Amino acid sequence: MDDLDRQLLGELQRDATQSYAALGQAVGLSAGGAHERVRKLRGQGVIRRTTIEVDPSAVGRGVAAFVLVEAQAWMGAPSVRAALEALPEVVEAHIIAGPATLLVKVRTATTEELQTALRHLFAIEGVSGTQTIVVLETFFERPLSTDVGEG
Amino acid sequence: MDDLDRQLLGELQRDATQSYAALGQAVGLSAGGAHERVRKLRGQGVIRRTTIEVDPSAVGRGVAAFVLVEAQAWMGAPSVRAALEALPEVVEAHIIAGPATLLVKVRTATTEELQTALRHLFAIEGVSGTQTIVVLETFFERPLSTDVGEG
DNA sequence: GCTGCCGGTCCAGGTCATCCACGGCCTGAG
DNA sequence: CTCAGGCCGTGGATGACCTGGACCGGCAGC
Repeated sequence: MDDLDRQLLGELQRDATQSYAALGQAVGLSAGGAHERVRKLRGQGVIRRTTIEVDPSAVGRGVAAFVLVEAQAWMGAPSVRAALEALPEVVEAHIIAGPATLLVKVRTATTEELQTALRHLFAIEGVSGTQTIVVLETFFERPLSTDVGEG
Repeated sequence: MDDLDRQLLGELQRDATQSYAALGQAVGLSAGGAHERVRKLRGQGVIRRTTIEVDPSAVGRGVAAFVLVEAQAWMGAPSVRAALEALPEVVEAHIIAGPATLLVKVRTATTEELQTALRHLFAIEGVSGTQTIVVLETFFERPLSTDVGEG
């Protein structure tokens, strides 16, 4: 995991369709060398998968909201996780420290569907309340920078 | 944008490296037909780009947090957006309705760096306070479901 | 029923991924 | 210093794949 690998990750995040020849040229490597490094990054699990970014509004997911879920029970159980995964509107779920125990990101077509999603969240065992933060405008959602931080 | 398109989107989200032959077989189409539909979806902007998912901890971004930013000024200005984009730790930024005006998602290597990121957020014009929600465990972060909602 | 059009299938040419052998560089031991 | 060993990148060969075009069937409008 050196600087060349990070450059490769950045290039692939930007455009994963480019050829290994172009990829190698971008970082100063032959096509074969670039291919070998990318293969290893996949093997190590650094690259989890190759995927596409879809326009949310084009597939009926134009409304976004973050929901803070308050609970009277421990929410780290696998059953809770499974219940959240079963809801297609839920795109992220995190156990958090702070005013609530669970934070989920929800995407729906309309605010009416958002309400339906909230009802489904309430139906999960132990949930005692929710606080919903509706997104008015998304500035950006981007892949993580592969630059080194301070260390 | 019919059901076949949605199936193609789902397949590509799952694995964008598969051949058009495999893609066509998955949805009951020839390779050429699948290619033509995917080409159109790209042209329409439904498919924004092809990218890779990177393991956050492998690139020094193992710590995640959501920050509610309180402000005394209007935060929708392009200058605010630019200031947020300039911070590599900020992976998402949204204008929200609710207890604050801005919600940003931050990823850093350590909690010390998280503190640095908060200092940078405070440096943005008009910011009067922050409330940080630290992620203890991420259940999942997944692509949006391409199933049709209610409508 | 005829005609034009949209979409799918099939095919061909050129590009690209993928594997392998060769060679240079760094490292550690004698 | 010298030499052996391993790691990594390079270059070439081959086979698969992308990609565009020609052909064909179904559907709508006249």
